[in-house]
Amino acid sequence: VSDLFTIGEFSRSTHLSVKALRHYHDVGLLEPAAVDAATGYRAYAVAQIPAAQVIRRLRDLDMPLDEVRAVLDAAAVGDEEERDRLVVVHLQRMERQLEETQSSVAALRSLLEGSPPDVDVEFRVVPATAAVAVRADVTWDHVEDWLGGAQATLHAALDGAGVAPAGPDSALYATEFFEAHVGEVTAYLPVAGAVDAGAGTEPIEIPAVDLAVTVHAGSFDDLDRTYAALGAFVASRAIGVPGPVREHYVVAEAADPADLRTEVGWPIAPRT
Amino acid sequence: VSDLFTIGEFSRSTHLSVKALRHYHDVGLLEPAAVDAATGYRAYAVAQIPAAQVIRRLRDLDMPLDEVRAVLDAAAVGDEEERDRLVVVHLQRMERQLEETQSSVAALRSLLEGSPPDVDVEFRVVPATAAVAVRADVTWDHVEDWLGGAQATLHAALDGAGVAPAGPDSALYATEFFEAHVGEVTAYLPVAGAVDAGAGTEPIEIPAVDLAVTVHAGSFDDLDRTYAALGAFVASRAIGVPGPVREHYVVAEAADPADLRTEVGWPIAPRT
DNA sequence: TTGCTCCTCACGTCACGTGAGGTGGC
DNA sequence: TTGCTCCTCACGTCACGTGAGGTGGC
Repeated sequence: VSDLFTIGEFSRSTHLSVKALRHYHDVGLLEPAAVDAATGYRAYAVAQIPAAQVIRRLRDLDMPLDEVRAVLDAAAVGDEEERDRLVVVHLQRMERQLEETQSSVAALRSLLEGSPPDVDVEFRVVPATAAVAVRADVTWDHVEDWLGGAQATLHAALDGAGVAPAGPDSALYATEFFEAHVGEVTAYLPVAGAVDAGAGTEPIEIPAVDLAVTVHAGSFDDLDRTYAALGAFVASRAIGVPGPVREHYVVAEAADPADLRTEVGWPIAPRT
Repeated sequence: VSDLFTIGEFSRSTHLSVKALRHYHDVGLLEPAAVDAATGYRAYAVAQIPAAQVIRRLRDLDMPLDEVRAVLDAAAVGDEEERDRLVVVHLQRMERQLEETQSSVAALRSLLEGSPPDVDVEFRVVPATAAVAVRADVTWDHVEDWLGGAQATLHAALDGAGVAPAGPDSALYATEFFEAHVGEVTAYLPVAGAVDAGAGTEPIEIPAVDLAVTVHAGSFDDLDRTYAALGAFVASRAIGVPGPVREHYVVAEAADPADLRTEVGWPIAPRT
């Protein structure tokens, strides 16, 4: 009466494929209880079944192997709190993905059904502005989170300095951010004069530019349609110049998302 | 006034990365309107924006590029019905994945919280049985669908032949099915004598075996726990023999999934 | 002795991302 | 002339799956 399985028996017992088991061995996620030195045959123990089952369920939930390893490690040292925390964090991530999926479905539907919105484009000559800013290299998938945090930081810093913002929440997006889906983003709040608010912020001057500006009405989910219209406008007139795109979050909170207003400003050559 | 974009402008206008646009060119999903013969520079047209937006949304929904291509092709020839059908099929697939995710979460929870169920294992000497069967090489992800169809086929065929089944819906799963996640599955219904029911079915004899049998109570979602217990039982006694695992769907429909009963039979050596 | 199970490479998959190294246009 | 944008390889990523070719155990 031994408690060892061949890899095939262990596969049938855990519903993990043999190839997957060998892979988990290779990467050190689930090491067989014994490996025959002569033949290389793997032997698994009954005691390894729970770990295998957890791995299978977490992989069903698309948790990366590195995180699965962290979960097993926490469980192995009896740290149930950490184990549960890691699982919950992953489930929350899935929850958010589900929300994004739902807004993608809605956006797809309006793409397939509706006609493109026509947009009014305004030319605007923008002077240099003093501002307090937070900036970082940000990836596409993390902008929303990052921007929320940066805006909170900016407001808290200005509050602390006793200064009122001289304009709406705004941000600059380097072209690289759109083209490589990772690049510099600058969240800023305009201020009346030079202010050093400290606390992770920096005083900067937002340079003067000429912009083609459109107001996007509604949720950020279909901001892409406004970008498309604005980009087409600029490209067709061949007036684009290098430089970051600006967004001004003119109406950033509303009970009905349809009431949100975002100005998108695309840098263009000065009109002569 | 041209309507052409550089790849960078098109990227900013559509929110597709430059790398992704080049990839879509390589695989023929979205060919630039023009490519400069001398420099290789790609030029995109305003008219390509809608296609790019659809691609982006479908990719957000994890639709494979081949299917995205099919959607665009249908749209290009004005076949809105086919286009919508492809989209709907994909959304239904996502819906099902969501359901599976939810049952994985539930299964994970009970894994992490509960103690493993202890199971009663029964030794059973099973004589050879006549049956009508449907069999095929089936992949792991498609078993449930396949089995449902096969069972419907079998019942319809027996009905047509005016024969009553002599036992519950059952199936044989080749070891390969578990170990490689693709392999032969045989759905069958026992019958009293040799019956040729035709209609895609075949008369077969299910061979005699000795089995270790456990009754799984509840949904199929955590059938893996019963497999684990049974596999451990067989492995610890070293009585396993090669051969397919059997499942008998004793109670296959119930208002409350907790009332479902599935026998799992694992081939073992005859007891002497 | 014959299959069956197991083994180790080596390479493929999918949809891009990551550099490296180099050229054209304003 | 200087950067900036664009180009093409070639390789990496992630979690395995797909063979090929070969060996051990009953």
